[in-house]
Amino acid sequence: MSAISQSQKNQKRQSIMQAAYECFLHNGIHKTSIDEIVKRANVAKGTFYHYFKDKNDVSQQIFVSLSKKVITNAYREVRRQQLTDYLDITIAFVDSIVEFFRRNKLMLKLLERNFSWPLIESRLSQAPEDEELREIMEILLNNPYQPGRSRDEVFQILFSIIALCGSVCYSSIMQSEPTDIDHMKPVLYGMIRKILQ
Amino acid sequence: MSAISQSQKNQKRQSIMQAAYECFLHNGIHKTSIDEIVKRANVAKGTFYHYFKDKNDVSQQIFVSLSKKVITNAYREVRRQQLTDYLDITIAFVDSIVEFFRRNKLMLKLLERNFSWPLIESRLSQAPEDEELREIMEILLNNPYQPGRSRDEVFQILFSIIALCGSVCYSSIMQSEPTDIDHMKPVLYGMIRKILQ
Amino acid sequence: MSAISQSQKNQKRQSIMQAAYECFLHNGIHKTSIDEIVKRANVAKGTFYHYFKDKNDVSQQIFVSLSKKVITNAYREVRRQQLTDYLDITIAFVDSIVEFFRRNKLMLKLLERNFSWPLIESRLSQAPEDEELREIMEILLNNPYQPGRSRDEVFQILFSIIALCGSVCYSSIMQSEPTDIDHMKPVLYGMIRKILQ
Amino acid sequence: MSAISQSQKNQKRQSIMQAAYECFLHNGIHKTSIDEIVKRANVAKGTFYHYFKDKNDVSQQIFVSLSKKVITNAYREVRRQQLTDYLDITIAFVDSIVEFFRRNKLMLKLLERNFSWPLIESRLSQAPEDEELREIMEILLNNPYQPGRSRDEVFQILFSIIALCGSVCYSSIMQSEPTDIDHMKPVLYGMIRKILQ
DNA sequence: GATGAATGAGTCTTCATTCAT
DNA sequence: GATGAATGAAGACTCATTCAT
Repeated sequence: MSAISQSQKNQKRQSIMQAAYECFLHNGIHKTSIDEIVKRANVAKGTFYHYFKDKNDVSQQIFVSLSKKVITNAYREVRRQQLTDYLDITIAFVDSIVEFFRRNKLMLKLLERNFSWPLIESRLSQAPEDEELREIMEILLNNPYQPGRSRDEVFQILFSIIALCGSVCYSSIMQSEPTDIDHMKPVLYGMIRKILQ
Repeated sequence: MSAISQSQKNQKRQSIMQAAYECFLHNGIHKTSIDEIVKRANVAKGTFYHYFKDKNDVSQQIFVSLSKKVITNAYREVRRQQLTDYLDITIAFVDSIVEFFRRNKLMLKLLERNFSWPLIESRLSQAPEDEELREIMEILLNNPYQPGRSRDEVFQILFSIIALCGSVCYSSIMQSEPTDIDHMKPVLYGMIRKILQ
Repeated sequence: MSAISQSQKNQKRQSIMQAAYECFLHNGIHKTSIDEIVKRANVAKGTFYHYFKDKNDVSQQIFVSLSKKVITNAYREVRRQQLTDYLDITIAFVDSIVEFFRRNKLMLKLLERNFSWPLIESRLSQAPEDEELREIMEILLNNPYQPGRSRDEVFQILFSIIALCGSVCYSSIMQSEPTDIDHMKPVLYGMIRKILQ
Repeated sequence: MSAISQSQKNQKRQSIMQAAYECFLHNGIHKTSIDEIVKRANVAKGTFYHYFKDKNDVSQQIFVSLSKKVITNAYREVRRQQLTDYLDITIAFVDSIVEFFRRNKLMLKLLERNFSWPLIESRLSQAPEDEELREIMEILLNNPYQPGRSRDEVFQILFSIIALCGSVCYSSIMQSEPTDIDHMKPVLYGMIRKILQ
């Protein structure tokens, strides 16, 4: 089986995922029917069920795929910047996520406020990107500014920051509440710096 | 304590709201049909449409009713404690919300992470409880620890704290992630104190 | 609520049952779709589900209704004949069933060979016709020709005779196997007389 | 003992039949899909259509194969016992069928009550086992206790007895109605003896 | 106001069958 | 021969909404 036939095999699968992603963005997961997805993907309905159990199955897989993207992307951004200070690294990481959401409003719409750390963690735990994830985790969990804190405590704080970030992104980017993301960024990052110091 | 308290007139209307609330808690808003609601409320289907436009209408009204409760309840708690320090008042306010959610897990399930300030504000703007809300807002927006900040900035921070609170409550109370709410409370309040100082 | 509006209420229900019965006869239960039934009944699909859980539900109700008919009809036939001898009564009872099936080939098609006593018994146990059923049971279970047999034994024999009757009817009426019912009747009744003597 | 014994060639064909048999037993013919069959048989869907026209085709072939087994098995049992009396032979024949069904409840489930003589006869008419069948027919049709009866009449009685046997087996073995097969056997054989004498 | 029978469009899901590889 | 991806018609079931009583 050649690499070409292999990719051809998953062509339909890919087009279904892409179509589903687009439908979800336009109408929300809930208001999207299998019918719309297969019509947009130009495949038969049966083909959908050949590759996915149901609508939830596709959305989960899209979700995993997107989450991987956000985190991996953020990690690479931060590494590229060759920062040395812990606070700078963390802010850069958060900023990378914020910017990703700003550029992918529609993904934010899908995730709503539910972009939290354990989700990502559990989803990615068996993925090959794990190595990259573990690296950034190692860096983020070693806060030299708070040497007395246990690793667990630091994780809980980090978790909360990610949750804060997701929630603020959703409100400010999607609804400009309490103001737009450009004005919220300094406020958010100021809060994070205070928390971590 | 009935989840939805209101005047005694319109008994049918009340029983529909109560039934809807219970159905939403059991199966989620989405998986609840008008049929289930009217059966639980022991009214005819047509009666539902006398009082509400559609399912979304009931859920919105329940939402408003619940949000009012959380905020009003928190306000009264704080006032009862006769605290004087700004940080203590804010923490007490947040704690009151956290405790409310802990006692009303199911309401938290409904709100998910979407318990944010503007939601409450816009919903309550014409309500008679407004007076109480304005009072607590006045107190919370006058942070003596950060005299240089504009009122808008303080509101944005406060907004973020409420969002953080909602998100952490959801994760820790509903999913014990990253740990249970009892362990998260000191972490959360520590973060809030740092942010506000 | 007048008797007329009452009957009007069940008008749709009745037309669905009638349509289902006809469809089942033409194509068999299995090859009949809900769509066909509602089209024949000239009602909306939802109306079907308003009155019945699913296709099986209608078929069960038709079944019960038909079974009641067979038994009640047989009982009345026998009573009308004012017979005195046990064998004559039993044969008359069986003959009434056979004749019913002969006139209602299509019902026989539905029942296939599954026309057995306990089925009828359990189905009718709470019905008002019970009284009639109990009367004929009393007569049939008191076989003066076999005084030594226990009531259980007599019931088992009677049960077997009914089963034999159903199976032979199906073969001879529907498939003329091994010959037609007119030729099978003396053979069948001869066998039954021998069994009971 | 594999339920479907045949030559070793066409291994795929055999594994499909075996898989189909197992699926039919578990879920009934109707609720079994080609998909399930080919998955259990570990062959591709296309392979199924190489060997069989459709699901009905397999089930027919399995049916024939099973029916042959019952009859041939009964014949050999009876011959092995070297009985001389007509009644003993007939009862032994019936008993062999009953015992077969008792050991193969699942086959009984497939046949339901439809185990009657003409079915077997027509199905087997061109089979090589015919010779054995004709032998046993010859014996069973020569009832010395009823010398006056025509051959047709005797066949009709025999046919009825087989039908009675199938029906009673189904009720008592599958549903223990009116009682279990062990208690029904003497009742059944008693009835048969009376019929044939 | 209150009822609940009736509607029928909309959705999910299954499955026998085909066919290019 | 063997494969299994792809098809799409067909069927079951739901449910918001209307309306005559």
